[in-house]
Amino acid sequence: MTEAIDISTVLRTLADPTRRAVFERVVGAAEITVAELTSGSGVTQSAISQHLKSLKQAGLVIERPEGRKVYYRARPDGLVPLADWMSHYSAFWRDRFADLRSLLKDIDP
Amino acid sequence: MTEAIDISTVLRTLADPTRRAVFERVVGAAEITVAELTSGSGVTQSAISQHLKSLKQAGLVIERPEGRKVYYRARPDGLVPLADWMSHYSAFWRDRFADLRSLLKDIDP
DNA sequence: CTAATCAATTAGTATATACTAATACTTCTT
DNA sequence: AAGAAGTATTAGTATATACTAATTGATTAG
Repeated sequence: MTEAIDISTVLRTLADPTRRAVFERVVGAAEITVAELTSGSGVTQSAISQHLKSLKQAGLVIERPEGRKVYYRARPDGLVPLADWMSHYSAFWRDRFADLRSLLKDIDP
Repeated sequence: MTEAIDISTVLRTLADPTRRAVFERVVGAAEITVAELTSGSGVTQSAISQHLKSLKQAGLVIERPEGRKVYYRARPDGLVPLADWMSHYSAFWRDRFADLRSLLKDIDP
């Protein structure tokens, strides 16, 4: 059973543009090394490693060491906390759609 | 036409637990004042006002001043940037959130 | 008019964080 | 074995941010 990861952690981790770009490259590449992620990133290898550590702790990526290289890939259910949080509020909006609409109509005729 | 809001801004704004709690209360209450949001929040009115300012700038809430009170409510398509981002980077999420995205976009304030 | 109420803003502070540079650790190559 | 290559970690720094206290501005009540 996978450990439940705080939605705050997921949001905070993805909020940084550099780190999110790393995540997006990981998602797009299926498997990718730290060196590949560093090249063209605009930051140092150190920064990339630190971002990968954050992403790993947020449950968004997993690593596969192979020799002196480490391959990273996206964790399939890494976005589940975010999906759950969003679907919760979308359901709420769907339920309140009529009320919201009439409310807005009253405010802004 | 509504201005496009950076996904980083939305994520960063929702990442803070206190501010996200404010947003959730706004969503749940349809309309709510600053004083009501302050009560039971655990922080000062100043902090609440500052969080509301952030939420407003992130496109997540809108305000309706009435006398000396200011009523806040959730901006219906505030989460669209987040839904778009999620659907863009994974076919899995695109399928799962296609409905959410169109729902949010159809609700026009 | 005066005082109270509601919200926003400002200034100041403490903590978090994103980064680089330097270094350590491991694995591969020769 | 020695060095190179790939990655992680540490220390230090600069910036961002979440908060309180105090104040300001505006509206309502007595």
